[in-house]
Amino acid sequence: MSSLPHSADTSATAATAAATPAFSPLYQQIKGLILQGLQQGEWKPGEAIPSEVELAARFRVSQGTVRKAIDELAAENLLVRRQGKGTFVATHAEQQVQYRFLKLRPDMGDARTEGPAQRTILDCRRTRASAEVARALALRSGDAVVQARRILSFAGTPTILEDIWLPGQAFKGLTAEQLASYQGPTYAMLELEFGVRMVRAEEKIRAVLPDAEQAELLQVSTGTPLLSVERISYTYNDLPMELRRGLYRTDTHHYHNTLS
Amino acid sequence: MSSLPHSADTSATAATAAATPAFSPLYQQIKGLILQGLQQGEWKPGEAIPSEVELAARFRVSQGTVRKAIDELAAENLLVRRQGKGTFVATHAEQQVQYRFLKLRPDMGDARTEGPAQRTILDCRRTRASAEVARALALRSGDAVVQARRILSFAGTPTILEDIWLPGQAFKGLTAEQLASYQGPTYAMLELEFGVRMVRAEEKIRAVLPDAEQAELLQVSTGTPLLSVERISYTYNDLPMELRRGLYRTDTHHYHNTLS
DNA sequence: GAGTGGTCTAGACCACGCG
DNA sequence: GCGTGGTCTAGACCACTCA
Repeated sequence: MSSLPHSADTSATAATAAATPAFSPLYQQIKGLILQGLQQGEWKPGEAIPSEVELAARFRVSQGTVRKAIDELAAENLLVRRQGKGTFVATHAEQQVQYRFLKLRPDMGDARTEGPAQRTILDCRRTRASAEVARALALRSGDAVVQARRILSFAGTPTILEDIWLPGQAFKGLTAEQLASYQGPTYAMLELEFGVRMVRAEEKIRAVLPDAEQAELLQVSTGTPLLSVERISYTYNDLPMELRRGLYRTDTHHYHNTLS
Repeated sequence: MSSLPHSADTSATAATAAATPAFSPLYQQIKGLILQGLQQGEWKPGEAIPSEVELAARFRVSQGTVRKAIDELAAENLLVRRQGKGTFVATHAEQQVQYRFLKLRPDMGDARTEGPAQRTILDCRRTRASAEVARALALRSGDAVVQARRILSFAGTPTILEDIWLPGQAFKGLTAEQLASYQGPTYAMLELEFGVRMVRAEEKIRAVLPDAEQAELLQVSTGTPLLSVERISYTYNDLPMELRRGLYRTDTHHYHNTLS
């Protein structure tokens, strides 16, 4: 390694290379190398990566170039810089912002003073992917998946009903106990227990009415409109690793979003 | 001007300055100065700002420092860099991404192949702010506001019903004709006609049932769940300049969001 | 005080757009 | 061919953390 040519080099994988000159700046290549280290678990969530000067020496580039690569990874929430201490692999645990992917907020009050939600696991079993689930997770119909259903309650009020599907291969041995007992975000548990870090997610939101079962679980009438939130979460290589379908009560909470 | 001390200087406004040392890097001060130019209309939306070397000379700093300031403003979507051409003031018009703040997408099909929405203005009048509207727009109850109601239809299907409130002072003379006749995003029209640029917005989303009037306007039954989207849009100084309450049909569309 | 990230500079060269 | 933004370097110094 460490023979980084300063010329553009797009020999990343087997050549599907078309006629694109594909100039790629050095710092992008460095970024790719760091990303590779993250994917391969060279540095684990919460740990520090080598210092800028160290990486600069390893890759035979200037510190400024490493800096720009890290800047972008930090902007994408893959790394976290802490002045005087170092640069750390981002994690869903011990992050000041708990529940990074949950955009539901209480209508009043100081955001998260309400404390963490109470979780009730209703179901957790291994099964086979339906066509729909398979498509979302880039699997084949019939592939093994872990399916779970749970309720999140705030101040004793059931507020979120979630169905979760995870690819069975990556999450062998996931149990209802693990889902129930872990304190903190589920994504943190998946990092710790299975080494799978969710990096990004996409949500599709609709307004729906619950069926009888859903209504009962959320303790609302079947005429109560609810938010349907379908989330697909991705790990490092835009690889989908979770399908989650949530029903949110919005009588005391709302989905908050910032546009810019 | 142009006496930029290299030492930290937080004398921005009247001193509420507490005991904070408040070190402020040079590039942040430059960023503030550029922002000031944007607010004061020194460069208008769509226009180019001076080149990096020119700004560096004006502010007596190195090009790299100006660069970092511009980088941040570009990341905040206030400026747009175009290699070989210059750096431009961002605008809601002529931006490849029309409807930057509208997150509703058709369930199938190529995103915006459906073309722009048909607009129907139902109402547009000057009135006085209710307590609620006043709070959202940082006005006093009874202050003048412009209120409008309109319907957006896609492929002939009424899909969005919007009520819009704008501070009357900044939008004197806004007419229903202007709202109806302008091709393209309303925000682009507000930029052109009133020099007010919306920079950022916050949305609160709920699931609701329409009342009889709303249902009729959207051609759905009163039992059809709809997305309620309350948006407050801000101009440069985190100054709220628009309150918008939308009802979205989600039978053929969904609200799309990316988490990271 | 040593080590880390953060700022600032000055200069060289490259890619892009346009006349 | 010129001007623009984009990359890369090397070095100095500053702010923060921790032992």
